[in-house]
Amino acid sequence: MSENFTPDSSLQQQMETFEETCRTADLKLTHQRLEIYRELAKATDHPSAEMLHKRLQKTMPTLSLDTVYRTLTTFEQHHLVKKVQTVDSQARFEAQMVQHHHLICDSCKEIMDFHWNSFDSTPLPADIRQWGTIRNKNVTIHGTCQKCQALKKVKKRT
Amino acid sequence: MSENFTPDSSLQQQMETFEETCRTADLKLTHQRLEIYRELAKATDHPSAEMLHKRLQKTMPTLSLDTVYRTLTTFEQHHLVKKVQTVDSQARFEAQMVQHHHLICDSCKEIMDFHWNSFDSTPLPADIRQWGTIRNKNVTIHGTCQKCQALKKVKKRT
DNA sequence: GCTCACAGTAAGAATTATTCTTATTTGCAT
DNA sequence: ATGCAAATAAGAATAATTCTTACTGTGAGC
Repeated sequence: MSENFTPDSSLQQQMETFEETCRTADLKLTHQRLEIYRELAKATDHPSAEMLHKRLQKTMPTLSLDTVYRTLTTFEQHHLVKKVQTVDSQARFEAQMVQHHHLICDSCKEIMDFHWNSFDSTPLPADIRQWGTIRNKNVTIHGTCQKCQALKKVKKRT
Repeated sequence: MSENFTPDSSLQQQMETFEETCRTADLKLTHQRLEIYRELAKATDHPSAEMLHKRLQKTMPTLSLDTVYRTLTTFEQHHLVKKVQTVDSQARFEAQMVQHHHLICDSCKEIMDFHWNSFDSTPLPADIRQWGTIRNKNVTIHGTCQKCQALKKVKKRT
């Protein structure tokens, strides 16, 4: 696995930053918030609210789906998580706030992060910069991941 | 307005290509399909199904919203239109199939096309290419358009 | 350590976007 | 022109997300 896929910080470190941000933002550190954030932070597959809820129910059986949605929305407002844009109906989320880009497999819908420093430092065409104030620029790559390609080949044979 | 924002083909030309594609794909050229496609093709704001429906109801009062959704889905399957990914709940559509990128205003939600040839011809980092088969790579820029910036300034003063 | 105000939660109802069902209509090959 | 498969309209149904309400737990101030 190469440089471009390396994660940016340890979970421990990320949890501390999270708690710090909550305190500063006057967000109460509830059990639910901590667990929802931890679950999202440790996930690499950009889960939907429903997926997170399903994973957390194992250890928190009374956790409601609504709380997951509400909490994610709160986190988003405080720039602790991001909603990932997809063409599918369910929204997907990530706790990775460091500049990065996405590889999306159109077959299994998996979303993977990658870094591309040379792109990040390339200036935009001059006339685009006149459009307004630019907040960020991101690359989204669509295709079929290795795993799904392999599956397709097997299916063809049978 | 500069090179990067130039449209790619006239509406007339685009309608002819559309009709040709429908005939080849055994899609009946119904009044609804023609009008929905024309409305989307002439739009530059990447409308949602609902927005298209509203615009078309003026001339086609009995057109159902379901037909708009169903027709757009059919078009998408035949690569006549594309669903544009946004973080918002309503899907947005475009008839522009030539390679291009998007500027999204987070304030008014307007989506604008732009071209960036030097990016299009830049190869991806080698290890990304190993992820699988890449179908396309697109840049999405988020920010605030000039219009909304101007509005914000007015609001601050009052 | 205790108390209390209020932010946060669970559960279920409500809303919004999209899709399905069914009866009717229409494009187009013959 | 005729027949028929495909497409449509209307309203019902579903899926994703958000709201309402009553209850609970956090953490600031004592």
